[in-house]
Amino acid sequence: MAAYETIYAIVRQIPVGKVATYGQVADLAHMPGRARLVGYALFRVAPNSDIPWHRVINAKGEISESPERYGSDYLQRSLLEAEGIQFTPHGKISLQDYRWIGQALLSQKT
DNA sequence: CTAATGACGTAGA
DNA sequence: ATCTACGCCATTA
Repeated sequence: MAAYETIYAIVRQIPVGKVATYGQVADLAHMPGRARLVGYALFRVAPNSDIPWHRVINAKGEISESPERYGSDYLQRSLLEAEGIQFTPHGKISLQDYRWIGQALLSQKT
């Protein structure tokens, strides 16, 4: 039980071929500014879960890396490419093209 | 109860 | 464009 459940719910709503930033998920999860909690939540969820954690990236449009992930960042990139997401030569993702627009944000969108 | 942790975000230089 | 520093606060031991 935890606010993390909300985060998981948001991540599960990310459609294939799209990506969301931690801040994006945090905002949709009613936790603006708690991007760290989102990232930490995904760390706990682990790739064994049915949650598309690989569709969540940082605000820079890149995949976060951490020595504790044992190279799971490589796996994440592989999964994203499998969904048709392109990576720039710099190893980044075109956020403005693949950024998932949450339904709550659709109303806010100009 | 306290202490430590953490896949981030933003601002300033 | 890159780098540093601080804040954010739920979860776990």
